[in-house]
Amino acid sequence: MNEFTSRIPDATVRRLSLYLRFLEDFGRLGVSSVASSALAEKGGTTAAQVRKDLSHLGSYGKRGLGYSVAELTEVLRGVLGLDSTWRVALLGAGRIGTALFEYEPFRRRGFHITTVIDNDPCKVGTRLGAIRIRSEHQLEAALREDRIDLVIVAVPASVAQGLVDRVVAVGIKAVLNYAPVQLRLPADVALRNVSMLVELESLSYALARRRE
Amino acid sequence: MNEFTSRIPDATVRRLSLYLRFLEDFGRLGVSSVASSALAEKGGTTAAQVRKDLSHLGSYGKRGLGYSVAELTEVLRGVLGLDSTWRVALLGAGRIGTALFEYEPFRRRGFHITTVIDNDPCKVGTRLGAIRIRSEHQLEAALREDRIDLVIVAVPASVAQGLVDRVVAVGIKAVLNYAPVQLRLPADVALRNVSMLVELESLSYALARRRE
DNA sequence: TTCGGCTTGTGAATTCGTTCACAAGCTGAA
DNA sequence: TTCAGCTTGTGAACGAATTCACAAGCCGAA
Repeated sequence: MNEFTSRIPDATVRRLSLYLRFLEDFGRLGVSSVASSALAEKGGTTAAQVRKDLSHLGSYGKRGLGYSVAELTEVLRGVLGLDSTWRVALLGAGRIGTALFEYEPFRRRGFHITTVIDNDPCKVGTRLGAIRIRSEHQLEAALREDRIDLVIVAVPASVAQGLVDRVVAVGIKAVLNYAPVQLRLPADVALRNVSMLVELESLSYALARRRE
Repeated sequence: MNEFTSRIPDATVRRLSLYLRFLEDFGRLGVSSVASSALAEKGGTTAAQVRKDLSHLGSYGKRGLGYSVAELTEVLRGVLGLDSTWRVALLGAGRIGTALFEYEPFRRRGFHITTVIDNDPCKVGTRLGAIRIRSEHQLEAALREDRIDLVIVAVPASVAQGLVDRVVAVGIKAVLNYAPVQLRLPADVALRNVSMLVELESLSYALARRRE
């Protein structure tokens, strides 16, 4: 099993992302090797799950010892594509867009927001950090000039699909959507939705069930 | 099958939340009945999936016709616990906290943020909208006085666990976590994590795979 | 009333993900 | 070197979620 022949299931990829965070914590603490059980404990899962997940990457553990923190950190970075930087465009400089823009961990992980688009004429031309906000009309030009890899959508639901269609037409292959709308796009474009409402409502369901 | 005897799988609950949004859209458009295939099309899933999901609620469809938009909207609201309001406390009035506070759809769905806590002395006492920001020291008192049902965590990872322990001790049973840390809490407390990093990194994985 | 065209609800089949359980292998001590 | 104590990697068993496929049922037209 290795990263070239098999695709890793989505649920596993998400956990790998967590394991990487834990490994970095361990690294900072000076720990040089961890057992699957230690990662499981941090992640709220089981040791077997951790080992199965890691087995998708190849065989990096040492029996009797565990995994080298430094080595596994490197491997995970590589597999997750975090060994280079990604150029990111932010669509929408409202409340959520701005909060995302200033979220430090993105940059630390190699996601560089180099482009910000907003259709509010009052905002166009002003700066967000060091980035000049550009108009929606310049979308295609901006994406090409800045060689964008990935787009974050943080605009109102009503305009999201229209913008994304244009983004896809330019050849972007990854979209992170914060708009509360189900985007429709070609199968070869990777899409993740972050929906605050869905999460809250599933909590609401849990609370409502308790009352019965 | 009904909502009293069987618990609905988590994946289904999340989709129900989407269906509800679609139904509200249809309602606004004046549509009075929808087929499972219409909901599937909007949600990017299959008609069979929609019917299976809805079958958890009981039998509200009419063969040959579909589902009554008004009726199903009401049923979904009830099942998801959106027929009453929930009292929500926001921990952390930083960038993300503020953006969440001002996110209109929350209020529209019956989630009322009545309490805001921050440990920055400069912020305590100032207002966010109509809410006075209270100090971390008042956490327990505030949660009780305001009869909070649900807590949103939007504080730095380093302090999140400590705060949540106190929240749980007061008897809160639902937590929505935006801090990039895996919270540990009793099994009877419902927890949802929203991690921007996990989502971005899974997109990064998708992009990295394309390059091979 | 009868028929044709749709659409639901749901067992059965399938696919996908998790957990189990254990042989294989590393390390350090004696 | 041998042995005891851990821990990995992975088939096999299990369980959960999705998809298939079709009988049952509703509606409107003739």
